[in-house]
Amino acid sequence: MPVRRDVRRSLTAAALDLFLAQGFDETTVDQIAEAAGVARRTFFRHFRVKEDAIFPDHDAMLREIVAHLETASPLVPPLTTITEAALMVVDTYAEDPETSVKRYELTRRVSSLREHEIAATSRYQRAFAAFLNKRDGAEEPRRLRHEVIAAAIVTTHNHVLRGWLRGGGTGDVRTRTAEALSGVLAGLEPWLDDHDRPADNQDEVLIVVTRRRTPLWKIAQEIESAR
Amino acid sequence: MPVRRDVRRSLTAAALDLFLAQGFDETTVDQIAEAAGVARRTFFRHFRVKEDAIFPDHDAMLREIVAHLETASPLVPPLTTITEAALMVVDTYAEDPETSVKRYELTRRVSSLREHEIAATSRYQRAFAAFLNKRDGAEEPRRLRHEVIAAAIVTTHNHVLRGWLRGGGTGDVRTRTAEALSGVLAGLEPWLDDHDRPADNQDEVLIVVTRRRTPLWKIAQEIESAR
DNA sequence: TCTCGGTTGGCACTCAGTGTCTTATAGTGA
DNA sequence: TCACTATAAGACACTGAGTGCCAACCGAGA
Repeated sequence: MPVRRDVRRSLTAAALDLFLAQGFDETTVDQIAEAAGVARRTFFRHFRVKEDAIFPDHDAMLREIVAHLETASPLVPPLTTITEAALMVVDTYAEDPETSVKRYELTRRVSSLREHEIAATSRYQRAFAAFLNKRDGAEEPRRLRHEVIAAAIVTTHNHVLRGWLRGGGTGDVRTRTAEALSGVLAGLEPWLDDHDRPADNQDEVLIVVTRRRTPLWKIAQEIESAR
Repeated sequence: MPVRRDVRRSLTAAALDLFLAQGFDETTVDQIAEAAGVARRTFFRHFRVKEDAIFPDHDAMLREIVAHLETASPLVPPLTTITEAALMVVDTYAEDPETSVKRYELTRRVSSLREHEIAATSRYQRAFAAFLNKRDGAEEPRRLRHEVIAAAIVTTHNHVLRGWLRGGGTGDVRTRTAEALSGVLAGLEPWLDDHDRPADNQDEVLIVVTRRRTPLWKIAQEIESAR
């Protein structure tokens, strides 16, 4: 009988095996629970819906991502922070390539799993756009561009990840993703920045007086709070 | 008792009213069927799942979109064709603003409806990317860019549409969407085109001989088939 | 040994979605 | 006008996902 804390893990393993062996729709939660040596009711204590069983914990991941965005230094360019966040997601897939590939095979075939995953990635996208709005302003011309940038990042991330999974999960996804992201963002950044800087208070001057050895982050805070 | 052909319409109306009045989860398919004066089984002959009841027919719309892409003249720039397709979608929303606004209110509140809609829009996105691959090549640097462009178009479309719906569905969405799309695409098109034209057969020459009065589309076919 | 908080099991219940057979209806041709 | 046919609708039973509720269990501490 499995130890308490491993119930979730064994449920995931059982679900993945059964789904691959006999199909998603053809597998009942009863069967998964039985294979994991657990009651049916217990399954639904660990997963909201049947689809959740095989995915990495997207809820927890999203919380980590949001935390990363919220605690990011204002000295780091926002697109860098988002890139870091995207790489965090990649890393969780890269942790266990074999499982990731199996999961990919399933999501390719089962539409309800596919939709489930699309919904998950769209939540990352929302978080990224919201972060850009907070950092660079949410006035209307920018707002749209921030959404487009967020979509571009998520799309790029997914594109590289899918390629890696299709290839059996070999090679360095992290580096590949980082390169693809920097390529795309290099192309999009000028478009984001150049065309619509709000001309409102361009001629306002901000003067910061500080001691010579004040740490940079403190000066940044000063500037941040002054506008 | 409603005439046969209006069953679908009356089911949609009943579903929308009931969902708004007492909530999505709190409404059973039995209630919807009863309100529409129809048997429960009939509901599932018109809609695959409960969520489908309030959406415009995304399946039919997607088929129209795909048909539009497939029958588009190769003389028209692909991004123009996709823009037209996106505007077709907007038009269906603009046809009945009141219903569209109600639907939006619901999707804002009910997560399963939200996910359903996200899945639908992602299918459009796939279709757009596939179309770009077919028209402009699917070799790897481009492939990613096509996906990003498709994501940008869908994101822009959704952004304008959501704004219109939030504003109660007044004003000309079509024009607003067209303007936003042309703005975004103007920014992205150079990035798409300039950086990665395959240098392979740049110096190959194609000579087309034809009669003076041959219609343009025939010449285009000629050129298309010659490479 | 008792108790307390958290995890699991067991059970009953609702309701979404499907398969299947029967019935009604609209359209078509004679 | 009538019979015929394809298609839409009804009736009914059945599976399985997801939930609510209560009892049993387990480990930790007093």
